[in-house]
Amino acid sequence: MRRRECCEKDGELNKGLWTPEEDKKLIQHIEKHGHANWRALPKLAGLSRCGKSCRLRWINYLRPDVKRGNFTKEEENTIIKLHQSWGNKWSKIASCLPGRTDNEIKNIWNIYLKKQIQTKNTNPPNDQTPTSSSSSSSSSSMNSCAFNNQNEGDGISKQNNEPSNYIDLFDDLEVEHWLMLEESHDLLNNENIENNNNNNKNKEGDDNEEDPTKFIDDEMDYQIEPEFWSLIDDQTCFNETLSQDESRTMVENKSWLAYLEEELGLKE
DNA sequence: AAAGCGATCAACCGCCCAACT
DNA sequence: GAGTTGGGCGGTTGATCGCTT
Repeated sequence: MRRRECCEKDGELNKGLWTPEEDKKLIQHIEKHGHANWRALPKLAGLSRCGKSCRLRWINYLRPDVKRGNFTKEEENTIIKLHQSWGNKWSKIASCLPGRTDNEIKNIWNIYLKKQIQTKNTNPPNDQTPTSSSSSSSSSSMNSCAFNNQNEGDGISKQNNEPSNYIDLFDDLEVEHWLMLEESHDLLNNENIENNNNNNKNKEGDDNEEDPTKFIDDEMDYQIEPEFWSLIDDQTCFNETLSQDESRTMVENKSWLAYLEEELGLKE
């Protein structure tokens, strides 16, 4: 079976960098009509572009909620940590970083973070802690990460098992919380389908077209992101949680999941 | 000043998969 | 159930920028 080309008129289509005029056309069309059908969109918008190209341009650069500019240290740390758990699942990682796209994260990883880690691995710090001094011990906490094996063979996991500073950043974090992150994400994917279905039933006349900024403008009466980062930054938060009895831990975990639920779900 | 070179990043390519027919 | 389609994803490319020589 030979699949149909995504664009029929390859010869006539523009390629390469987008011009401001093309951007304008795309934005105006999506604002007016949405993007229910990417394949048909270029024609309707008067663009000589492949539908995929339009989609990519919109998702990565033109969406109103795309965050531009340098990555913060917290974001970098989160990427490193999530990459350790999920491997090259850029879209999955991106879903945990509001406003960042998979393409951007992929780039920042390939050009910066990967090298940073490689550099650290080739110049291991003298004051290594026992927990990060060997592949087995460095994963003493991470070995319980069920999806760690995904990284095997990609060249990164090997490095991850070597002593490195970045692992130290998270040595004190309990992997269960990161597992929760993934579980909640997977869970929410399912829940969001249901929620979206319900929401769509309740919505009338908006063609199911979501405004990516709505969760900021309309629905949220609190800011998730700072609290999300504080959970990551404040390791005592985890330690305290873990020192409580199991039931209380579960309650706190649930509230944390609720934050993630809001965040991840609304990113959909 | 300009050539060389590495770094960066936007965009493309091709495969996969879920949804639809 | 099989075929088809569109959207999504990860890998890769290539244009551009900026620094060095």
